[in-house]
Amino acid sequence: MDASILTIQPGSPEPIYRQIVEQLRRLIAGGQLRAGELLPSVREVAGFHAINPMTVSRAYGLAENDGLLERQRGKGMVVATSDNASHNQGARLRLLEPHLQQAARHAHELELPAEKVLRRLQQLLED
Amino acid sequence: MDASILTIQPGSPEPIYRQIVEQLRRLIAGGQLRAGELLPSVREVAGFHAINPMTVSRAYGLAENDGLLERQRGKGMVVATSDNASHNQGARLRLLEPHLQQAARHAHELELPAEKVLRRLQQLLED
Amino acid sequence: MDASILTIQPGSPEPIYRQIVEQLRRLIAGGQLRAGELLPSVREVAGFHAINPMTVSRAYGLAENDGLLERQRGKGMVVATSDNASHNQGARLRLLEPHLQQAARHAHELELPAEKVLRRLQQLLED
Amino acid sequence: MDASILTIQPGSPEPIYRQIVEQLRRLIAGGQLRAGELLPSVREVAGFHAINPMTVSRAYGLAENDGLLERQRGKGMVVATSDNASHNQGARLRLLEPHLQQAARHAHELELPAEKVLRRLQQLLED
DNA sequence: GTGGTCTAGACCACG
DNA sequence: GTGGTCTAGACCACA
Repeated sequence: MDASILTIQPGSPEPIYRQIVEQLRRLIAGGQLRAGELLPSVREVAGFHAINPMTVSRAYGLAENDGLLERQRGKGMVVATSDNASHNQGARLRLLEPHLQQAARHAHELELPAEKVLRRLQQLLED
Repeated sequence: MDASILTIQPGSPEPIYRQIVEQLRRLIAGGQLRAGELLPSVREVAGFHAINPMTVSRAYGLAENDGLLERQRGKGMVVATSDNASHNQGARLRLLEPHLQQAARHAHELELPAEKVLRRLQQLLED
Repeated sequence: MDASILTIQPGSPEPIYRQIVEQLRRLIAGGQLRAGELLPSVREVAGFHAINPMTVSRAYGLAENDGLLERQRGKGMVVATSDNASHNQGARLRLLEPHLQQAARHAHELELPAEKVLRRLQQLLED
Repeated sequence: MDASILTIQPGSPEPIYRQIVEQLRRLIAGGQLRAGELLPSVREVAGFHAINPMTVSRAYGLAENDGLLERQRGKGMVVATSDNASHNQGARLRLLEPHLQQAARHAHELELPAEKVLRRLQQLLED
């Protein structure tokens, strides 16, 4: 597994370690990372994205705490065998829900017509 | 103007002062707060939402720095006379853009079909 | 609240940050730390026990993740309002269970008579 | 001697090699493994418990260093001829002491009555 | 090789 | 004042 599966935005207000955890959560739920799959090592990720290994290590540790990853001693971290429940579309949509709610609230405050907002999101989704 | 125009989410990772500033920016751009309109006092807002007055004061100060509000001696803060440019639909859509981009990226990581995402956002926008 | 509520054993194989988390869990379950109580600050604990502030911070963060503590912005960490379920004697005994099981297994491997083991534990409990 | 004398808990925070060494120490002190007795081979233990042979080998090496085992060329590892001192009850109780102390400390933090703790340990010892 | 822990110290965010 | 994040680097534990 390549360190390039992860995307890091260094300038974001969201801390790097949490970007990693949440991204892993989504990639696993979405099936792009499958149970048992070996993740890139802490050092690989840190080197590839030019961040501190401890930051990656912290993310991996939290993801393990959350049941997303499992430590395989001497080998590295692998994707945990998750309950199938977290893979169905409803569960995945629920992970997106807060963002959609926020977008809707903001659109309302901006008095933007629903049609415009939806069209723009559609464009972005088509990439 | 009533302190209830503002919605505060105390548990959010987004700091309270920024919730206020960004919400003011959107309400002004969207026309729900008009130039010259008097804002609720720091004490009113703080009391109503049970938050620290200093937090509200800081938000108002930053909003003033951003040219969103103006201090009127003896009266309080009023909505500044803004250039018309910030009211047009393109500008307003641009304020929403980052959230839409983030939602699109997450939807992609979750392997969610565009159609489902758009339908859910449409529901939320219809409230 | 004094930094002396926490006991740290620097030489233990159990990492310091986990010693803190688990100790907090027990002190809260046992009622020695009550809901809403303010914990000693990261810097206080670190200074008192001569350990690195980040180690304490890490423990506090994990305890927050576990729902043991809550961050009160600008004030510090307070004991979370826990469900009463975790305070009853059964739940508390369950937190001790793994240690008792391990002790029993070891006593068995050592072929020690139950009576001797129980008498020694009784002595230790009477302190 | 069968590989089933050893109990391994792969998920435990205690490293596997140390589980083995300490368990050997107790089984020998308790007399369940007697001087001269042949231990199961590294391969047998590793195969039976599905762990890495190197881990078993390391454990055997450390146990040899500690004077618990002796390497007999062409045969394998046998239980060393130990001084009688390590077999007396006081010495065996001393091996259990740290666990009992820890249990007592935790019980105290949990504000559990001594009587309940002792009764539970008694139950577990009766297995 | 893998991840884990801890330190020392800088800097930021928040109230 | 509070906690949070990140870095740089040392050292350990494990397979």
